[in-house]
Amino acid sequence: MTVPSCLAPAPAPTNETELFYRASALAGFNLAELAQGAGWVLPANLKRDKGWIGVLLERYLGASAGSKPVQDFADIGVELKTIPVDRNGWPLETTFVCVAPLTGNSGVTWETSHVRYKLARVLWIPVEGERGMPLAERRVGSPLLWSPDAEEEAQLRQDWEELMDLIVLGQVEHITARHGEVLQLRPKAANGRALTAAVGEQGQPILTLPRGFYLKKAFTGHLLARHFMVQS
DNA sequence: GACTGATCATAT
DNA sequence: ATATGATCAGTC
Repeated sequence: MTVPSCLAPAPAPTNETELFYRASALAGFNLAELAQGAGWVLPANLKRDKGWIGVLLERYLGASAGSKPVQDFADIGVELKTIPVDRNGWPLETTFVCVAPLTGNSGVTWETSHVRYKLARVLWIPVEGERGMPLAERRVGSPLLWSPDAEEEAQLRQDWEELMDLIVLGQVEHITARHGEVLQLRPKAANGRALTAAVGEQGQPILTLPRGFYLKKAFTGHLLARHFMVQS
């Protein structure tokens, strides 16, 4: 295997097949090799570069850069998610989906939600992520193109509706990460001083920590396991 | 050792 | 401040 080169960001893929083919070609390489191919310097660790792997793979795969609230491959309707896994292919972290809207939610529905939009089609790329393993040695795994099946969508919908109900009813500050079976709501902020508008218990405007929707590990673990036939 | 709450970098 | 990319780390 010759080490891939990506000295300039790849062009956007034209279709899913092309995207999947590109992602498959990265499987087996470690992060030192992929960083070199991109002309990037490997950080010592991810403490101050938490999104580094995701951005590196975006470059190789031709994801549209930027901070727009759209899928990574909007033209073909695919979202890219790198997911850190242990030696058995089991997730080491929850998966961030999107920021949760805390105001202006009257009349919102699952069908038009950002969670459903982002998760409609996902290219999962597992990456070895055990903290004791040097970044340079961590290998990229085989990709998986996934859409939620009927049961998964029903679970996501139920959790989303329950969490959104609580947000609309002014209970956001009483929601913990324990709510939801597969989808949870947790802080998503630069730090504890970052505040955003929300609805209080009496319906009044309040300021609270920004929140995000995250997929719990059991959910992503099972969808990966179902495909790769590893233990679950 | 797992999990929840907290946090880091960057672009707009 | 809010969006993107996520992982860290204290506490249970």
